[in-house]
Amino acid sequence: MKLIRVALDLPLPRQFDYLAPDALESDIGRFVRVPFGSGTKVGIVLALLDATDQPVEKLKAVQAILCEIPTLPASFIALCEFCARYYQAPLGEVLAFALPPMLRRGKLPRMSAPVSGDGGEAGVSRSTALRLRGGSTVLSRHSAPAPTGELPTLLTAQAQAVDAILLAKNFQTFLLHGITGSGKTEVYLRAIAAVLARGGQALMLVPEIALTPQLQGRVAARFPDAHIVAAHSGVPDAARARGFLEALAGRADIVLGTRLSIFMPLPRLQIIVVDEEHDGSFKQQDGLRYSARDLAIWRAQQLGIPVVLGSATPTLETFFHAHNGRYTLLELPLRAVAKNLPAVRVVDTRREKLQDGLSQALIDAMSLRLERGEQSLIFLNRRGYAPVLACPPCGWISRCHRCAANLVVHLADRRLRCHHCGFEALIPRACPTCGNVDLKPFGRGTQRLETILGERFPKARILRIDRDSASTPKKWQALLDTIHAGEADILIGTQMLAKGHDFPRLTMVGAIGADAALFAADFRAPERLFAQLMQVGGRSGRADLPGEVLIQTDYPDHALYEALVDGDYGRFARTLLLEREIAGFPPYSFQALLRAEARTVEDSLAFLANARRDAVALGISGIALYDPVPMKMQRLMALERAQLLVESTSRPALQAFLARWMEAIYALKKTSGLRWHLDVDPLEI
DNA sequence: AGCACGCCGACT
DNA sequence: GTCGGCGTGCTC
Repeated sequence: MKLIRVALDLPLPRQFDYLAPDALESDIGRFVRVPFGSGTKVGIVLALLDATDQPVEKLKAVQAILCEIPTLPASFIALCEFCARYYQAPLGEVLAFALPPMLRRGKLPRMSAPVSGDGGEAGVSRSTALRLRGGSTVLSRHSAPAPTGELPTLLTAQAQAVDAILLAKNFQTFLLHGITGSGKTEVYLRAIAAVLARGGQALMLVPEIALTPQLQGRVAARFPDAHIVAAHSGVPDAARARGFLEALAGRADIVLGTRLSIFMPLPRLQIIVVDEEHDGSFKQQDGLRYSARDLAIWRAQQLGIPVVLGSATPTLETFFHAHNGRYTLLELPLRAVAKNLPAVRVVDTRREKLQDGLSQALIDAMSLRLERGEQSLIFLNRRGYAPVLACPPCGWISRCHRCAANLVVHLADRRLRCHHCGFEALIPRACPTCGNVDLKPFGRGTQRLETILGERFPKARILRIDRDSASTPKKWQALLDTIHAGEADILIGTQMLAKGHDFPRLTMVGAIGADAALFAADFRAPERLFAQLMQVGGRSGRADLPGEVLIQTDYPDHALYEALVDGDYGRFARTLLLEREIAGFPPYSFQALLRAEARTVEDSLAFLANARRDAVALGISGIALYDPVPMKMQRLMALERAQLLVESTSRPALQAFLARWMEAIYALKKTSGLRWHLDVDPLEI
């Protein structure tokens, strides 16, 4: 009896076996169409078997092996298997996620040229009865694309970094630590150039879709003869499938993309770059909760190739390994760019009566830029007019009825909005509780700041950049054009503005409302705040125009601000590491979160309590199990959420425990409407 | 996740 | 008398 084991896109932690009388060893990695339930599904062949634990009469026969679609290489399946195992996700789901949607459905895009890597006969499906098989096609290697034109001269530290990366003869993880403008990208490009010259392929991961086009332009300009494939969720279906097949066939030289692209099959991959490795977007926050950065390191290890993590403010996990010798630290020192570094100052807001939330120092700094015809940027990470509308006499406040959140006042379109679920309502004329007509917006968001600054600087051209004003790529581009044309004097922006944009005439960045993140319950909040302030501060000042950063705070002596003023992330990171060590937090421990949501918080907590009981029954030596607790944001979209934290100082111990625990959790009875998921290495707890 | 089968309310 | 609500249960 000849059987194949097939991975199907189902939320079930198991595979399905089918009769396949003429299946061959070489069919492993092929797409198959199989009968499933009352319908049919496309899956991936994982193995050939001659026995199964299923009753034989339950087995159905494979409908067709889809030979027109290239076979997935073992390394691709191995990466998905690791991802499934590590994140406790069903393998079929991981495979489906890693594949472009078109291929997932068993369809090929129209190609400009044949891409088959190994023997598929284009356009021909083989039924299990009818066998058609093409011969092996040897791909012609691309000649190395040579960079053209003048290359920028490398600084010593850059040259040393490039040399170190290129000397790596095996798996090695590098942390390229350097601030904005220290030349990290040039180091990546040199390393990639060398890899291409050797006939290798390069994979470069970047955080955001918004950043990809401009970086893509720079990469394309540097490697005019290279075939560069972009891979992110914004790429249309067919193009995504084509990019995947080109990468798989070895015809792509460089893949540049977001976290998704870590799954791209690259037969001659010789280097992986993870730019801005600290960025939270490398960890998917829903569905398959994987970390592309961590998978990049695993993949590099499997292939025995270097992986370069770049950041000005690396995660504490990365910082830790870079200082304990596990990773190789490559520093791009400050002095290389010191003449352009903005001067960072904190403004003590405790001893001053603020004027609409603004200190005199900040107002003066803006006035000075206006006089000089330079730009200012006020960073306020809170969109809308005011975070809440309240009725002072009776105590009513605008709350979302689906979420544990306040409705934000958006005065521009006279609406209240929930920033969590999207609920909208017109601003009430009178208090819904007591009828009072004098409702007051409390606090300040970007819209209100825009009004305030408009009154204070009536001649200034003020531009607000947040998700509301830059809601479409077109509007976003129009705003950027206005800024670059020098047609704005004061910019007001949320974190949208912090990343990757150079504004030539911007010489002052003011940050207000930053303290909120200082004492957030999440232990990673300070490291994120530092990264954000460093990034937004880096927008100010160019070679010829010195920049200044002013941070308003009630805690001017906080270690975070002191380190920021000194531009010394390392010192701050060491302080945080010490705190983490004492608290037993990552990187000194490994965590997983079991989360549940249901119509009532009791249902969620009860499910977690049952899961906890089963965990205890399994034996939990070396594992710390916390109590189920409601989440900080307890209600979201009318669902009541709770979570249970699991921790261990040993990653293998945690992994082994999770694998056994998941079986018990799948077997648990769930009350109606209950949904759950496990988040391994959660970013927010 | 789908998609079945399975027992209780308002309609041609 | 049926159409249909979505509550469990299975899918090789």
